[in-house]
Amino acid sequence: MKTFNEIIDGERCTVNVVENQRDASEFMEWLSRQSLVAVDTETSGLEIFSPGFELYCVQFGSADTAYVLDGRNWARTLKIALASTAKFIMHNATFDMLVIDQTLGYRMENLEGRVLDTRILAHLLDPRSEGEGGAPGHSLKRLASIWVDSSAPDSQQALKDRFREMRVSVAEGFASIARNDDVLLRYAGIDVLLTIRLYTVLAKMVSNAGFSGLADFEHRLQYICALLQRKGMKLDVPYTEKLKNDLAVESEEFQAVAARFGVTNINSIAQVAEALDGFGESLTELTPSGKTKVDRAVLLPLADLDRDWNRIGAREPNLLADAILRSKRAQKWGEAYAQSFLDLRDGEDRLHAWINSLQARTARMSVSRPPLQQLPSSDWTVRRCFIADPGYSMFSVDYSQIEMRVLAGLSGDRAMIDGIVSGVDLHDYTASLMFGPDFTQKDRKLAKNVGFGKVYGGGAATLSRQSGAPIESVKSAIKAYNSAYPGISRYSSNLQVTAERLREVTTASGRVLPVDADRAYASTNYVVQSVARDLLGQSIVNLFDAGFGEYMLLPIHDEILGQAPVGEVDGIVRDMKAEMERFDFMDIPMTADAEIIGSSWANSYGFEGEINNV
DNA sequence: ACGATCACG
DNA sequence: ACGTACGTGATCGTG
Repeated sequence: MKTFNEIIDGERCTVNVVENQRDASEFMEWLSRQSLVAVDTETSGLEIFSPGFELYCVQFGSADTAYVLDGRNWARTLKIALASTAKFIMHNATFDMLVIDQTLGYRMENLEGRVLDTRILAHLLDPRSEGEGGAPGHSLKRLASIWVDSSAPDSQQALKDRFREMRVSVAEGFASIARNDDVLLRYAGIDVLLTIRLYTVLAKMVSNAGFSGLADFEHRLQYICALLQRKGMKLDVPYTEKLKNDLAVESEEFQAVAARFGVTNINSIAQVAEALDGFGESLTELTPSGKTKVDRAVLLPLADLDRDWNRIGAREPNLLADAILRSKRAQKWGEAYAQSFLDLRDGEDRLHAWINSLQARTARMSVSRPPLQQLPSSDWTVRRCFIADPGYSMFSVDYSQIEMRVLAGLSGDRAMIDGIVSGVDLHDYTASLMFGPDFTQKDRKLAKNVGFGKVYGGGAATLSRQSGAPIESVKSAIKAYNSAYPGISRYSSNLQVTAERLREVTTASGRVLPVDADRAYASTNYVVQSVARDLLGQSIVNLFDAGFGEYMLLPIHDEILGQAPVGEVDGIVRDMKAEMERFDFMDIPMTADAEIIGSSWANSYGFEGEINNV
């Protein structure tokens, strides 16, 4: 046995590296005496599903002893070890569960309900990301330095230092480091020692704070999202290749136009601002750091385009502004979407986007690599890259106006509740309360925008700027809104007062969300967004328990995207919708809209064709 | 590393 | 009385 001696929090610890059968027997004997162990993996990178991905080692640890086993030499032992232990502590369990599933062949289904994640516990205790209001964030290193040992060895930094010596990037370093490298093995062991010690501290705090129920819920949700990540979504590769090429051509064409006006780099805001100034355009808006602002909102009016890129007819379009807008959009769509889809696909042309089930301050989920929650919705061309499996149809079920319903339930505003329960269009209803029965479509739009303003905590000026409505009409609309829904105004201001006093708000789900001192106005948004997230999260768990797990593909804030066999999709979607509508929120019915999409995601964004992907 | 920009709910 | 839009992820330029 190779061993490393460590001091953690003043205590002597040992990292053992299993080298032969005798070591392995000793490890199994040690393991049989543990009721709870931390588990971690070291790998060649983050692309679990790409062909070259390799498992280097798997580590098990108690508070004072770690065992490191090579993932290739001891695969059989590792599978037995995983099967013979009741509960595991992991940090960021999604990654390790998927690694174990994909490389060791120990299926994730066998880990269900047996994993405790220190990242989840840390997020419940403080959901802010690193640096937000001085928060520690959720990385093992930072958490361990606070709760375990302020001088705890930093394994990631040690490896990064080593990679720098080797003169390779971090990614190249992980991909090329020898699997028996002492730095890798030693720090692999230290990570599990830190993880289990961190768990001991956080578990007690979570229990004392009354978050145990939330913790159970988050672990279930994490497991289900990991299953969705493992399944992934099918990419239409020929289409995506062509889209990438077409967008590159489009971007270059408009870049050439911009170059004729003297802008050689469309991404350089300094160049763009200078050139537009030379045209006599007066650019008055500034960024927070004081630079001239030349974002889309500034450029669209110069190009005589409205927010939907339609000609306004108010002026002669500035052709440079127009070229920059079009070139940037084509570049963004081509690189951040089409190209990244191609780069991230696995050997079977599937994408396994990261579903970060517990992410934002509000606990909202995020999806990354690639960012599937942020694909263009104004146009179907990017979503067309994603197709259902052969014989399947995609579908979506989304909660209608979930944030407004949450706000109505939380505030108990009688008028809004009556409007929602009556089933009429809520924005029509709001407009009629604000402007009378003869309201115009313009009034309706304003009513809708003021409602969003309430949820986001915005004022009249911002609302006017965002919606394009004149400031005076926005001001009077806000007044009318407050008269129409007095309960909402009262709820918002009470919440804000509480937030200013406590620097935090507690949601209906029992989550405690920190509120920055100078941003108490955001409290309503935090609570509404967070409760809406928990309602969709609860639905995902309910759907999974009701047997619909295999049909789900992706959560998108208020929506679940899925696929089902063409012959069964109608019934499955009907039943899933019913399951999502099965519970109320504070006596407000939760209604969902279902859509059978077809063979490509594009079909719900205006694409009419069918894809033959059998 | 950070700011600006742009994509979504 | 007034005013504060909320939350993400990816990429590029800049220093």
